[in-house]
Amino acid sequence: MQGVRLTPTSYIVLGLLSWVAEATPYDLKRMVAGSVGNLWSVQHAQLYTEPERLAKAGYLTEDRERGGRRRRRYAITERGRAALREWISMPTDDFTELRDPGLLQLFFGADPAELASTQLHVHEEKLREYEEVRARGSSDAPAGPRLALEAGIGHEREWIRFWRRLAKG
Amino acid sequence: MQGVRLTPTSYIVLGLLSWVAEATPYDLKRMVAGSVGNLWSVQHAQLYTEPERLAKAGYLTEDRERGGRRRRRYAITERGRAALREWISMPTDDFTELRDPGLLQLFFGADPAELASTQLHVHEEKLREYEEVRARGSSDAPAGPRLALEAGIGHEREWIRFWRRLAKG
DNA sequence: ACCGTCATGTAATCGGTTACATGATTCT
DNA sequence: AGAATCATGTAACCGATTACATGACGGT
Repeated sequence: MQGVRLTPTSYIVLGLLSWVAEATPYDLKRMVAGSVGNLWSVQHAQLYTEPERLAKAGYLTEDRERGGRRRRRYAITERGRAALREWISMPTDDFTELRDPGLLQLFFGADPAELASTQLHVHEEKLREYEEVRARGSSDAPAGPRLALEAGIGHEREWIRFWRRLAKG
Repeated sequence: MQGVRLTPTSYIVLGLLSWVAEATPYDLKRMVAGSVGNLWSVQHAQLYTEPERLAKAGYLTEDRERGGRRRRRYAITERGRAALREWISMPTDDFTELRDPGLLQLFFGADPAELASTQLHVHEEKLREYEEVRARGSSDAPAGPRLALEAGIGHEREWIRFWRRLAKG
């Protein structure tokens, strides 16, 4: 029940658990892979440690299976929901830098054309992936993920524009 | 002289030191603030620890002032230059996820219009800042930083497009 | 003189990454 | 039956953030 600092990872766990009755770390891993992971990936090891932290702080309940694998199953508590709601309702004015490794290379003098050709492939591939996700998505999908996906697509397109310009001198 | 893993932070330090004869951590801090920092910021404390690591591994020389502040002055070695060159010449196929806190909130159900209005301000401000940097930049500035700045501007514009659409339902 | 801000640095903490391991399943 | 892959978990390490401190300097 100690106070803990809630990080983006915390909110990802809380957010996912707000959608389902309960989940094991492995369930979380799969959920991340299919959704938020595109925008903010999480190492699987963290999906073991983070819920544990959150449970200790009262945001989740932890329930260990008897027998068999003795999997841990987590469920969100009212306190967890409250924390999630509060975070969501307070629009952040943070934003992330690009922090793109390729761009860093460009910054420090990498050959634009060569770098661009590599990066173009990567981003075109990613764009295709996103568009496929979008195509598969049912129309009754929640708005949040859908909009986030749109953002992802927009930025991939921007990357492609950028690198394409560099590719041809 | 041990082997160390070179991180993006390492390359930022190496890259900056490849531009000047020598620099103190504080010099590095200022250099970062005015250039790469826009794309990949570094905490000032790391500009003390990272050069130390790099020096131990032979990528930099460390030289402590006698008397006065006893500042540490670092300079890149041939080995450091080689490492930098090698990294630059090998186009990475890595890329970064958006990892945008606002987008994460949107994903988990934040009110689009409200969030958008906050985020719009932030990104418009950032764009203005970038454009100012661009305007100030001399035309003989190195290509890398200039191109990286263009990328930054492009993405800020993309963010603005995105949030603007959400701002008005 | 005093205050605020810039300059400069160290230490502790901690989230996140990497590495390591073993149990189940599925496929040939 | 054996190989490969998926499922599931723990432990150690380490880079990065946060917090803490003091010195210099310009302005009122």
